[in-house]
Amino acid sequence: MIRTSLPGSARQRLLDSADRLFYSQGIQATGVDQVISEAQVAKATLYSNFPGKDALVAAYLENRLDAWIRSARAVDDLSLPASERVDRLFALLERGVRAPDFKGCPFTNAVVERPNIPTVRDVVRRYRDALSEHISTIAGLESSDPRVTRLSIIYDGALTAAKTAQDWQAVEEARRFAIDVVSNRSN
Amino acid sequence: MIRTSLPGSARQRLLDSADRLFYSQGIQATGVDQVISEAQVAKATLYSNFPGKDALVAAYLENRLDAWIRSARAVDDLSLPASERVDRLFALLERGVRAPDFKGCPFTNAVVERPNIPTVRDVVRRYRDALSEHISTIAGLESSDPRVTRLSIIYDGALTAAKTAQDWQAVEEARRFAIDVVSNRSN
DNA sequence: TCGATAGTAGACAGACCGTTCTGGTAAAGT
DNA sequence: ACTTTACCAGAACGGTCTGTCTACTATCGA
Repeated sequence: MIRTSLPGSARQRLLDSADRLFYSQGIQATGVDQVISEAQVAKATLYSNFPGKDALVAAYLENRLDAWIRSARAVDDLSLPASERVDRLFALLERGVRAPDFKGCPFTNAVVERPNIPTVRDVVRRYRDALSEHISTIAGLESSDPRVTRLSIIYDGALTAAKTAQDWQAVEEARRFAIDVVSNRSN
Repeated sequence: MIRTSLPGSARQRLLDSADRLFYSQGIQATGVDQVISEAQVAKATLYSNFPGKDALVAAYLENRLDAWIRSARAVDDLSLPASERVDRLFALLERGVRAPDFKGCPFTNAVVERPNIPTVRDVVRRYRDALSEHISTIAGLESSDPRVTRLSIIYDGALTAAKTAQDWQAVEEARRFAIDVVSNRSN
């Protein structure tokens, strides 16, 4: 079935190329020709694996959501106190925004680039639910606790500062801020 | 010089159309043909007033920056205590995100849609400086005070929640959050 | 009166877009 | 042996995009 010695199936190579190109260049700025060329896949193969570009975008976001949940859980440690667990999440965020290929939150970017695609909005909604749920878990708070909302706001705000102004100092401050919130400390 | 009874000069009508269309539909999704058609202006007039679409985008953002500063100052009142002045800024934000035509922060959106245009990045940087400066003014804080950064983070986070999830409850919480920060109150 | 100026409508060029289609090849299943 | 499946390269299609160009018109200042 596999003819060449290329890594992964054609579908997987498409997903890999889509992930890199959609994230680094943006969705609109990336044409399907570039995706298939980088994946070394024929155009017909793309359209036999996905109904169209929008479905590839949705799959790209699904994979980003899975990856986010996995990495958030990977840095977590159940045995630590809440403030430490929150600190680790924000340390992960800090590493992310400092990475040389950081281009902002893929979900926020996708909503801006493709606001009217239902599947996009759907994945983004699930990402936000996952973020809220993860925060309430590691912070040891009821999901209805306003501090969960506050921590999410800090997380989003730090991402915006990093994306729009490369403001890493703001991300560091967000980390301390989050600790203060979860520790009920004064500002 | 003015031939028709249309409101404003051709240049002004272009800016008005650009403002509405770029913001409501997005920059990439809005073609110059649509802008000139709505402005009832000939294509050559667009290109005699602006070097190209990118310059029109930059002018659109400049106007948005002016408008933001004006409205932020309009709701401000020097005689009020800091917490009240911050509350008013976040009340303004709350009204903004609840408006039926809210589509997110125009500057954040522009950075996502056109990351590589220097003039865009420049206006966005000035917007962020203006936000910081305004916050430090109304909160009565030194611009180096970490609470200025924290309030900016809350402002950005609320905008993200509103844009990506229509989460107005988060914007309300952001408002209370900001008051707590500026009042040195515990969370 | 006579340019200069600022505007009009619309055709056009050249590039890029997502998508479909043609025709062929290699491997796996039966 | 034969059919099906998965893939390949690339042409073709219809559409959209920015930006340029032609040709014409109305108004103003000198």
